[in-house]
Amino acid sequence: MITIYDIAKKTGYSPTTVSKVFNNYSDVRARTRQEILQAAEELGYVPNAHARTLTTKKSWTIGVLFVESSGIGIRHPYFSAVIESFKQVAASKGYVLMFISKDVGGRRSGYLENCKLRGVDGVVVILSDYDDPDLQELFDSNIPCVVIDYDTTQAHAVYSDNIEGSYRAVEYLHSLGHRRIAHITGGMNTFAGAKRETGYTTALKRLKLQPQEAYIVAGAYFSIESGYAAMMKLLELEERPTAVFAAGDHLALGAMIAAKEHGLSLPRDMSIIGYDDIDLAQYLTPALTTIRQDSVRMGSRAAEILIQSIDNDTTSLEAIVLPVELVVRESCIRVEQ
Amino acid sequence: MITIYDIAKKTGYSPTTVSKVFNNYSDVRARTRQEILQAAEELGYVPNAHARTLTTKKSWTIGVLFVESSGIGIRHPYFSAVIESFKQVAASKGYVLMFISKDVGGRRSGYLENCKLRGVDGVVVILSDYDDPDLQELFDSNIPCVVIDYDTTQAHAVYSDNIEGSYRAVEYLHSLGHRRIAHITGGMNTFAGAKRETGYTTALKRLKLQPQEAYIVAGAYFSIESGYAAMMKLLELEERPTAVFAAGDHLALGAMIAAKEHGLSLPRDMSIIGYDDIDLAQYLTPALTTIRQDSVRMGSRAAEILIQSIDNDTTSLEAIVLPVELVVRESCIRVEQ
DNA sequence: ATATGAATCGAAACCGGTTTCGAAAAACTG
DNA sequence: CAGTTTTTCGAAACCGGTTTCGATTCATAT
Repeated sequence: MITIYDIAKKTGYSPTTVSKVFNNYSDVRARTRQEILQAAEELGYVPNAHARTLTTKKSWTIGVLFVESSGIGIRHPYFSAVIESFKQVAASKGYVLMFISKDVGGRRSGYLENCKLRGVDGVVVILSDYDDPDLQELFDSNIPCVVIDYDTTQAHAVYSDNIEGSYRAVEYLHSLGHRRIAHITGGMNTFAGAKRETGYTTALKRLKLQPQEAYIVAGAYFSIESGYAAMMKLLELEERPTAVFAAGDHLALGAMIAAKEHGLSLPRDMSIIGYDDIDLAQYLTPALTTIRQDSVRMGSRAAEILIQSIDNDTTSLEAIVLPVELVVRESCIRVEQ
Repeated sequence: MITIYDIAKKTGYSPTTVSKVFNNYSDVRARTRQEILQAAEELGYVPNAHARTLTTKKSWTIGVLFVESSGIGIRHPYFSAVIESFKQVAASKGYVLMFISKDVGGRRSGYLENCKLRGVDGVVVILSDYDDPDLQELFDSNIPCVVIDYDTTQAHAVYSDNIEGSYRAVEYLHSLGHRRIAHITGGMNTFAGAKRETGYTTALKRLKLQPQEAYIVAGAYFSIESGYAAMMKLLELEERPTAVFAAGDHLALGAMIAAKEHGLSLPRDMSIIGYDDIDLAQYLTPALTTIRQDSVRMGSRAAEILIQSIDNDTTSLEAIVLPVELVVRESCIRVEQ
């Protein structure tokens, strides 16, 4: 491994001066700089990030926290899209992403401990169980955090306008003549799930529809399976809904499968609207009408906020609400009143 | 930040002894160990990975290389599943995953440089452009590498039995009575794409089917769009194939959409078989018959090999071929001869 | 009591950088 | 040309650990 000492030896300058060259200090002569740069080039010098971090206390590393309990992790298409765009702006600003696990090396450790251990400059939290005490511990520390899809006063937050999105979904179904509109939730233990349910109920209120307890059925973790199970329950109802608003595209997909298995023809026999607009939504049969969340924007905004917070060490927490968009495809149709 | 020096001061022992405790040296008395451990606990000591790495030359970090040119990155469902399982065994053995980008901080740098910079202990390469000179440079270095879905003599390799899988797919279609079997490739610049095409042609040969040039149409990057375009070409043929073997589920999906748009009823008018068995395959209409690759196994085996190679510094390169499996669903049906 | 060996501990060097501050050299001033 | 200012450079301390090797202490054997 080539070090600045090797360069110093080769050029005759001191390690100090070599270091200064790479840190753009002004007190080194142009010619000296050239010599050192050239020597570095010839020797194939690559700086040692660990050594640098040791003194500067800055690792140029951002920790990524995925939920681990459900085992979905990076696999959920929506969140992997967010991470991908997060990664791109982080990389452009010189930061690298590192997955932070809870228990590494078989030892029970917790997020904060691992973040401190690896010396990350900041953390992005995605799709997590926000009641997790390990997460609380992290928020209580002074490591800058940004959470995605969650509204908290303990960290920067980037989330889409879940209530508005849900309202749009329900209103759209209403405008198509639907009056018996059910909701498959994402599970109340998730922020987005709770918000979307709130959006659903307020929409019913505003549209003067009578809320029915049986029309709200809980999914879990936005999974296909739970969407399937939820729809099954709805299909057993004597007064079946004519439309279903699912809190996630995967839930909607599960619901569609259940409906088809039950012999329904979609969208004729039931309208279904999702939430997220994952890549596959447009390719389902029928193509899924849904509320689009801008995953790219969400990732990039989150990265920008976090990095800004790291750089400036600002204390004020930001909460960014991203607009959502109704994407009309084929899974919802007008119904006679 | 609490350091071993703080612990040394508090307990009265030297930093050396404190360090020894955490490294399980045998030359420290049980009572001393207890005192130091307790002091560490009380002070909330967390070791500094960077400092440790600086001396030990081991970072407990594994770099992850995704292709960046296509911009798919982590978003491809198959590969994100592989990474997720890779991550889990890596974490269990004490390693952490870090994304390695090519150009970080706007500076053009290359993989090897970034790997050296961050001092990763090993690298896993996924879905990459294997002609990339930057990748070559990495392979030529002495950093342990494992590549996924590629067969090379320059690194450890884990890939599924693409030729056998393709053979099974074609043979299955043949067994259903199909004789005009087309193939949508994954693009010849990918290893899996090339292998599967080879598998297809050898299958034709073995089954004594006449290969037709028009029946092989190139997709690209296993994308839905290119599957769509490829199918469109096939549909224009005067002697239309009765079955299509697509080199990836996304390609198959694109093909299905094209077929439907063209007014075909699936699977009646055309049988389609995919490759990968992504989560969604079973939820498509018709449910996609496909060749399953065991993504979980692939990720975990890759992690095991790589970590073993890091630990033992073995020189012999391993190539692991994982078996594949035909998953029969609804997208292929028997056809009259 | 003395010699011997084992157990326990710490001084010091080192890993590869950064940064402060003072010194020397060069350039400028009158 | 002496005095002053500005450039340019390097010595040394430091970041938080690890590891070697010698010193000290203790127990054991003679």
